[in-house]
Amino acid sequence: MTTPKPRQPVRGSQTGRPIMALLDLLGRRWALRMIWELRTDALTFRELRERCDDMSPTVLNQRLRELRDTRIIEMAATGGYVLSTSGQSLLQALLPLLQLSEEWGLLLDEANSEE
Amino acid sequence: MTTPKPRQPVRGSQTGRPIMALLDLLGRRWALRMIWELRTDALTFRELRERCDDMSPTVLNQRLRELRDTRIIEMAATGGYVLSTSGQSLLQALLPLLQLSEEWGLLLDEANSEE
DNA sequence: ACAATTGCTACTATTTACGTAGCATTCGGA
DNA sequence: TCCGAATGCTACGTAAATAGTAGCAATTGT
Repeated sequence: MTTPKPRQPVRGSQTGRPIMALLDLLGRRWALRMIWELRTDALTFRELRERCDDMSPTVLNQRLRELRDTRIIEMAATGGYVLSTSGQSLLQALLPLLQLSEEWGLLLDEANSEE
Repeated sequence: MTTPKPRQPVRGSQTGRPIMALLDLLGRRWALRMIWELRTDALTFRELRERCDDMSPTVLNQRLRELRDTRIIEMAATGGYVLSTSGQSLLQALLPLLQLSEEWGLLLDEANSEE
């Protein structure tokens, strides 16, 4: 599977619009979760794998390659993977999701108790 | 594949934390894109399918079920699928991604021209 | 009544992800 | 300097998710 990048057609869109590349990139299994787990610390390959519920190393490596190719993550000088500057911006853009997920959880609880 | 919901273990996480359910839900193929395409108008099954690059109706239907189960989308009284109130909140939370994707695109252009 | 459109399912093929095992390299002591 | 442990990562067979084409039953419009 090729790494989705801006200015290029990606899975599901031929336009080359950056948002489409980003949605393809983030829509792949574990991608969002990996960014999430890297939000605080640098993590080694194996640490990251553990935090992501012992995900398959095959996929981990593939996602790492994609996220490095697109400069979302990078290797820290001190070892381990970290969010790059872009990755941190991306994380910031995703932070509202945390708040929202809590509200969404409450809403679904209500909905279920009415059924 | 079962619909990921808060308070329940989901693919890749046993904790039941809402954010994990949300990441699982949004990490499935086409989910983000569908929300994106529904950001303005109500779309019928077939319209939505066309906008999502003629995605497979099998998967479209599965995603629709998941997103309805979790109250992200709903059927409009006038016909067609629309974002629910929760879905609109979710969209709001995702909007920064549009801005960010453009900057990210520029950054990658630079990076590539240096290689 | 009829043609077109709708939402959706059946079915098979292909792609993607999983999971275990293990290899080569680096690191940290003794 | 030697050894054991940890690291990043690949191989490979299996399982699961997605794609793609076809088409059916129900609704809509004429």
